[in-house]
Amino acid sequence: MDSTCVDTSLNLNLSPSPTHVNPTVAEVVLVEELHRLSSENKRLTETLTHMCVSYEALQKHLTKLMNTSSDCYNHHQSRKRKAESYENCNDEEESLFIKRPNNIVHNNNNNNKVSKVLVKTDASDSSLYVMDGYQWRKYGQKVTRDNPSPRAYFRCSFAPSCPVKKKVQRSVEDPTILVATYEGEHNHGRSQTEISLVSSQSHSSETIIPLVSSPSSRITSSPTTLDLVKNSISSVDIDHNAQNKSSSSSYIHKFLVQEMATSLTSDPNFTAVLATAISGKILEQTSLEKL
DNA sequence: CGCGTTTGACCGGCGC
DNA sequence: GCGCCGGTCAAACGCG
Repeated sequence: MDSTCVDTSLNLNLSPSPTHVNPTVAEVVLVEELHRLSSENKRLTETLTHMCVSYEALQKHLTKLMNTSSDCYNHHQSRKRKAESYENCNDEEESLFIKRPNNIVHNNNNNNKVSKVLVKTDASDSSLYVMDGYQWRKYGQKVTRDNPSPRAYFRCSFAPSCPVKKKVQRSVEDPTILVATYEGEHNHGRSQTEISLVSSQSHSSETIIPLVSSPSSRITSSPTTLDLVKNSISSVDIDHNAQNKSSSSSYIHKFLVQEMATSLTSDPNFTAVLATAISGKILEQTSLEKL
């Protein structure tokens, strides 16, 4: 993510007008408040920019670490049942997935579309829930042979009309990473409550699924909450479209901007101050025109 | 009381 | 044919 990713600065042209020589006390207070908010906004912008840079560096570091550990993982693969093979449709694609773990892998070889999504979670978060915009009903949990952590089985809440299933299990190498395997395609839209989370993605590749791990880390509309760590998203389609890291970065960029916009616009204080500032400017302009 | 989750039992495919 | 293992079922349970 480039350091210029977000520009949230407010340029309200606060310099005093030469024709407006006798401001009232209220106007002075308002201007001071606007100056204060402007500087605070600038400081927050700088902080966010710094966070963006740090986040990108961490993301690169994680990818490098995962690439290193994935070679070992290949050797730990025990016998593969044929039933599993459709998920890892061929060696080439599986190796791609293992070498590039921060990806979604799709198998379009048949109508029953299978995709994998990796979701970074908090280390203290032991749940197996992945908030992806759809409602799921858990119907089973099983400890599998090749992984000490249990695998949870989910069906879409709209079943049986919607045939989609998903399996969620923690990664063997990194227990903080949830591996969600989706089978099939939804024949309905996302639930209304989650649409705000994913609306920024609706125009991009349909295979990129924004994810939030566990209900506890769900993005809220709180004006001060922008949890950039918990919601780190691993979502690049490396299927036949060959999306690359830059698209992931671009996606996260868009996602952050969207979240910032949501956070700011949902803050009543921010909107009130903004409305006051704008109306003040309009009134000032009107009074200037009258003179 | 209804709905969702948990969890042990069961089923079926696969390898030996 | 037998045993292993992943996937599913369904009764029990918990929560609002």
